[in-house]
Amino acid sequence: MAAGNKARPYHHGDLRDAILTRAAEIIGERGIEALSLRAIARDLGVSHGAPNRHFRSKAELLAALATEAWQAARTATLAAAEKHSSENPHVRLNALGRGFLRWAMNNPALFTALLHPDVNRYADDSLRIAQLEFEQIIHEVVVETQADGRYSGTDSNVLTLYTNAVPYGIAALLRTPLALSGSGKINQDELIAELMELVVPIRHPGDERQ
Amino acid sequence: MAAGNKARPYHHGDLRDAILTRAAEIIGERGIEALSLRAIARDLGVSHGAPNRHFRSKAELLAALATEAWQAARTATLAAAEKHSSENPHVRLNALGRGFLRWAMNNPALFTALLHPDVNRYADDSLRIAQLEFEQIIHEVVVETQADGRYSGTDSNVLTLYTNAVPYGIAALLRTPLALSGSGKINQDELIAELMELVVPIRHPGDERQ
DNA sequence: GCTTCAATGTAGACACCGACAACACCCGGG
DNA sequence: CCCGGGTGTTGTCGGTGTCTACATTGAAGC
Repeated sequence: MAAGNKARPYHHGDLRDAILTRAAEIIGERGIEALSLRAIARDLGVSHGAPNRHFRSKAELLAALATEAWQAARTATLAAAEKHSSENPHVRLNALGRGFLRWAMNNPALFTALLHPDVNRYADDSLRIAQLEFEQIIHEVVVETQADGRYSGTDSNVLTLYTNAVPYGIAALLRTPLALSGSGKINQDELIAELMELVVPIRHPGDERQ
Repeated sequence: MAAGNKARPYHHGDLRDAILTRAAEIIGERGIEALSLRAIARDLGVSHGAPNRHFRSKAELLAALATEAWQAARTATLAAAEKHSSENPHVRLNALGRGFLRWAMNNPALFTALLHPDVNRYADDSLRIAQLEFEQIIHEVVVETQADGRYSGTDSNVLTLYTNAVPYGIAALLRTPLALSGSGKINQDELIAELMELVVPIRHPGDERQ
C-alpha cells in the first residue's frame, strides 16, 4: 500500500477495545441478537477474520463485554457512595444501591451484556472475578450495617443477595415498556431514591427495622 | 406414503406447541444462543421451513416463548397465594413473591426466555398483555396492603415495581454460579422465605414499617 | 360424495454468519 | 540486521434465517 495513505494502516492499533466499543453500540441500537462479529469488522474497516485474533469466539466477546460491564458498574457504584464515606453504613448502602441503579439505567447497552442469559455459560475467570468484586463491595457494607445494629437477625449473604437484587431487578424490569406505566412522569433520581428507601430506609430513621 | 406408517404423517398436528416445548428444552440444555429454528425442525422430524408457518421469524418464536413464560409465572404465582386467600394482604403479597421466586428457580428455561434482553424489542400485543396481567396481580395486592395501613406513604406503582423486582432480580442473580456462595447449604424454600421476609415481613408483625 | 380452498409441510435458493487455516505484513528484541 | 511473534487478510466450510414455489392434507360447503 502507498506509504502516504493513512486511511487504513495494516495494524489497527487498538482493535480489541474498538470491537468492544462498537459491540456495545450495536447492542444499544439493534439488540444483542443483531450482534455479529462480521458486522463489527465491517464497521471498523477491518477484515472479517480480524476479530478472531482478539476473541476466539462470539461467546468470548460477550463474556469480555460482561466483564467490562461489571467493572464499570462497580466503579460507578463505588463512586456514588464516595461522597458519603464518613456517614452511617445505612446511608452508604443506600447510596451504593442508588449508584448501581443509576448506572444501569444510564448505560443500557452494557447492562444488557450483564443481563444476557447465556453469559454465565461462557464465563471465564476474569468475568467471575469481576462479578465477585462487585458482590464484595455490597457485602462489606452490609456487614457494617449489621454491626451497626440493623438486620442483625439475617444472614449477611442473604442480605447481600437481597440488596443486590433490588436495583438489578428494577433495572431489568424497567426495560419493559409498560412497567410503571402509571408513574412515568416521576423524575428518575427521585424514583431511584424512593425505591432504595424501601430497601435501606435513611430518610426517616424511626422506621428502621431491627 | 403407505397408509399404515404412522411415523411421519404429512401434518404434524401440533407443531406449534411442539416447537415451543423443544425450544424450551434446548434453552435449558444449551442456552438461548444455541437455539436455532433448523435444529428444532430437525429434532421434530419436519423440514427446515415448517416452523416458518407458525413463527414468521426467530424473534417471534422468542416472543411467544416469553409470553408463555409470563403466563406460566402468573399461574404459578397465583396458585401459591391461593391457600392464603383469607388472610392479611401482607401475607398474600409475601406468598405471591415466594411463589414467583419458586417458579423461576424451578423453571430456569422459561425464566431465561423471560429474561432475554431483546425480548421487549420483539414484543407483540400478546406478550405485552401477558406482562401486564402479571403486573396486575401484584399491583392489586399491593393496593390492598396499603389500604391495610402499610407503606401508605409510597406510590403504589413504585411499590409494585419494588415488590416485583426482588424475586425477579434474585432469580436472575442466582443464575450466576457464585452468588450466595457462602450460604449454599440453605434449603431453597427457607432461603426464599428469608428473602421475602425482608420485602414483606410477616413473621414478626411488630417489625412492620409504616 | 365431490370439489375446492386455506392451512400446513416440503424443497430449493440466497445472503449472512462463526470458525478455521494458510498466507501477508509489521514492529521490536536479539 | 534479521527474524519471530503478534496482528490483519483472504478463502473456505458447514450452519442458519428467511423467502418463494410447490405438494399434501383435511374440512367446509355444495
